[in-house]
Amino acid sequence: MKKTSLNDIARSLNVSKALVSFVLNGQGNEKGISSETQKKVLKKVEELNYRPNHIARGLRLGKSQTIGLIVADISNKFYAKIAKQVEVVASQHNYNLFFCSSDENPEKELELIDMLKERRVDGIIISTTQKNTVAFTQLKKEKYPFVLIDRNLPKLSANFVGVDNYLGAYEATEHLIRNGYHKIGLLKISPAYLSTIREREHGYRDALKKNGMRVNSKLIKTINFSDIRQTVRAALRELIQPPFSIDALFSVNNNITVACMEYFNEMNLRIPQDMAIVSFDDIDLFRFSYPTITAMAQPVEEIGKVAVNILLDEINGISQEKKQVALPVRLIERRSCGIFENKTV
Amino acid sequence: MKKTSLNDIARSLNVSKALVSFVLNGQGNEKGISSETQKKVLKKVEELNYRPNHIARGLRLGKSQTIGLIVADISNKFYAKIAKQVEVVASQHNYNLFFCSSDENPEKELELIDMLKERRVDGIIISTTQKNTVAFTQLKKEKYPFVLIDRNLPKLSANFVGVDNYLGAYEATEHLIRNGYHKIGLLKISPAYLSTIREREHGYRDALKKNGMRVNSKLIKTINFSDIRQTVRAALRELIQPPFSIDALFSVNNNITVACMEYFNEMNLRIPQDMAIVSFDDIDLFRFSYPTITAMAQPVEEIGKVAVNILLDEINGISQEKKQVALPVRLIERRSCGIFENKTV
DNA sequence: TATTTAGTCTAAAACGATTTAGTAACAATT
DNA sequence: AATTGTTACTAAATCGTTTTAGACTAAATA
Repeated sequence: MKKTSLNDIARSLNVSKALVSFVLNGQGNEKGISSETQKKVLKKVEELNYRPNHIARGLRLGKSQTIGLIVADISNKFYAKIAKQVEVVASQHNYNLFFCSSDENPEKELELIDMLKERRVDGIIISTTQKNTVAFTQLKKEKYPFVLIDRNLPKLSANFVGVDNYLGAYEATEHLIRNGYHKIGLLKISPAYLSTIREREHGYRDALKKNGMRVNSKLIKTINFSDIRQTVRAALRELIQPPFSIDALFSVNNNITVACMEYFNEMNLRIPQDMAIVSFDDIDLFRFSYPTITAMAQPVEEIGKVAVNILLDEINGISQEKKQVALPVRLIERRSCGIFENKTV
Repeated sequence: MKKTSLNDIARSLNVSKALVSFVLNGQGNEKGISSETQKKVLKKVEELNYRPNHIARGLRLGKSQTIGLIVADISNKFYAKIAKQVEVVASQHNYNLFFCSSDENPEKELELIDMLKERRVDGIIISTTQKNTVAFTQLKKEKYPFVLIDRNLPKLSANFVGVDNYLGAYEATEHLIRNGYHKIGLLKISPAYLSTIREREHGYRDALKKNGMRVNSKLIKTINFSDIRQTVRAALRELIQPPFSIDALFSVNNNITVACMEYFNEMNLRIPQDMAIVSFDDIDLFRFSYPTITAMAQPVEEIGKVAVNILLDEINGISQEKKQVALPVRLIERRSCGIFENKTV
């Protein structure tokens, strides 16, 4: 059974499809369609249960009322929350979401971008895992609206919404120092070229230096995204023992932290007595784990919201200039960095 | 700058667009296009950086290569994981995902369904929050392919993929009983008409009865989805005190359980000594919380995968019969229901 | 020589909307 | 009587593909 089209309505009423289109788009009066005819049309539309074909409209208008969202890993609550917010704000503006996860795979990401372009989405929001900027310089050249979230490509100077990773890492590390820890390891994640990771490492290094401590590169380990559990294990095994014997850890994201917790648990390492830990990203788990985990929280909802707004402004030609937004982070102090009266839960 | 179209390619080579279309769709030989011409076309396509317009193709073919996914709450990890799997499997079959969250709002859900229909998605996967079946009877009438996930509408006899909620709840409750708990409360969630909730309550009731215990409806509390924290608080306050004084709790989903943990913590209630708890849904948090939480795990990935497969079979006309799949659940025993050597972490 | 066959390729319709430019009928004005 | 204006509409082009039916040329066959 075919769906009813504009044409069906028009023919069954012996009017033109232009007329039907006008009426349905609320231009009935403006175009001088008599109110009787308008009523007839509306009635027939109801009767035949007509639904406009968004695809046809999209073709004609050269606009799909759709935005594409590519996150690096949807199973990560951090991105899930952003995705939710993006969906909410977009739908408030009558846009729908093509939703994809690159799973931290740069090639898959490129395919997804191509796919979104073929589908003629009106704009793209993306947490990229690309090392170089080619895909995006191309987008810029084509004047395709997009905004990077979470991870920036500084050389590109495109729209970007994220947080101040440097400051966040600096403060997180300094928090450990102030709580009396001396040998502080860093667990970062591959791919290490991501702006977030680089900035966080930078913040960690500077915090040590500014506090008169030496940076020992051997205390910095890279975790493999595709095999977090095992690489965390290997890294910790090494760092915990002499000659390193770290007493604290700055973990660059929530997944790594969770893997650490698992290992510490197994090893019967007491936190924070034997080992302190502070994590970037704040997730529910950190409030309920034993002990609770001190973490640098990012304003996830805000990131999603701001990103959509910037994108829509560009899509609708309201603004052409590229915006770079770094939102503030906030340290949530819990029990993993020393015992104290907890201010925030 | 306009994007290059089939027409542009055709004109610049002085051939017809039909020819270009044939070549690009790999029908060059079949349609007897000389290999020279084919090469010319391919070269020009490269040169002009041509990308097919998916929208136009969709209009012509009456098919969008798109499926719609509506989950009840994307910020819930349970649905996030399903979403991820659906995306993965769909994209393996060259389908992309329109992704939406109804936020447990039945009206929003209806709007989303309408939107997806207007966008002419080829099929819909949905965890419905509808009370009655009208929206779906309509879909059936229109022969619009869809599959319900997680929550069933039994009277509808449509495609469905979920788990055996009755058995899961039965076993969870019985687990508490076997561990020596006597006054077992149930926390269910509104809207209470959802099949999952009804079946879980049913399982809880039967488990009590079969084990010679009386069911006391006063021990069954309904939690408000939109205000979980407060309603959990109120419910627990009542249940913990005389005359009820429950010693164990079966919680119908992960969000409720988390809220309970928060409250127990605050009240300094010891788990499992003062209060045991078993939860439906297994999330990371339950492995790391203190104490760890015993939970009934659902095969989330499997749900997503099976749902997509059933949907695609129907879309592609491979199967017309409606399938009802109830996947098995699995109890993950941890520490929240009594101390024992834990078998599974 | 007329007909068939094979090899290449094309014109045009169709999908379902939007939009531009214009028509037809009638009344009002000069 | 001719012009202008108003009201209520419509024809046809357009967006970018896919697909059907057939055209044209040259070689092969009857």
